[in-house]
Amino acid sequence: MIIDKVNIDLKGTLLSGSCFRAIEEDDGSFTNILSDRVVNLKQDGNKLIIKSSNMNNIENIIKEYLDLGTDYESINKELIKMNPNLKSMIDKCNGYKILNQNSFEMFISYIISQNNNVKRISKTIESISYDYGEKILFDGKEYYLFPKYEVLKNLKEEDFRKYGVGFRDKYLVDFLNKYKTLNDIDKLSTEDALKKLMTVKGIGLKVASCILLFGYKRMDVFPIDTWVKHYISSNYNIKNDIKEIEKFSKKSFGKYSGLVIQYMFHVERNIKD
DNA sequence: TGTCAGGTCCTCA
DNA sequence: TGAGGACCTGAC
Repeated sequence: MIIDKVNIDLKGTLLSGSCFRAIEEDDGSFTNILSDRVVNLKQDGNKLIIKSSNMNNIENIIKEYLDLGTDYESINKELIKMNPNLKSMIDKCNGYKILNQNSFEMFISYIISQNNNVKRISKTIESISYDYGEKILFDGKEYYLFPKYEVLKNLKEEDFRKYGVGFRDKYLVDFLNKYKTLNDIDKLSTEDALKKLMTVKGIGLKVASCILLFGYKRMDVFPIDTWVKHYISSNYNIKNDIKEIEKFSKKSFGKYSGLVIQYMFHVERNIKD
């Protein structure tokens, strides 16, 4: 299956750090585990070559996952018009997309992410999926889907500890206890959604913003982490203070702040000058 | 062997 | 109300 005429930086997008389960293969393709299937994506110029354990409705699923329906070129133009000094950074992010990922998986992944490193986050998610997720055979190998809420809801703190989540064990249990009360997040304003998410123990502003950006397609959030803090404080004349940086990005980048911040993260972490 | 990691919570002025 | 320390654990 091929999707044609696509402007995407597949590698940059999948290895951007928002997706903890993409595997880079020797042939340059990427194998990734979505909520109900395993996919292998290969970029050849402006073509995407797709293989999957389940080809049913695959074109729509990949277009949604890679956010191919959003007109990033227009958004980028608008951003540059508002902030001409963003041009050189945005030019470095041509084809970079915000992935639309499973929201339940984003909750668990980003709760685990606090004060943690990407390697260990990925390892923990893989181990939990191995024990509680559905096994999928694809291309002669075994993969494990991210477990469903109905399976994880019965786990206790000590169960999570086995996977090296450390002090985050109680946060995961608190989230699972409250998950059903969070089913209206989609309908709330971004501000109210953030407030509601932060009623869960272990979810602060950064984690809540990531969940909304990657799990609920909200671009008007401020997932400011150490990388972005570093980028903004070294490229702009802004105090290295989370409140100051949030005020600045809200004023400068408006409804696309989440996207700009991801661009900054991408440039700061993955593209060294 | 020690430090640090894509934060958050809690305590104490 | 805000500053600063504590927190699991494994990769480097």
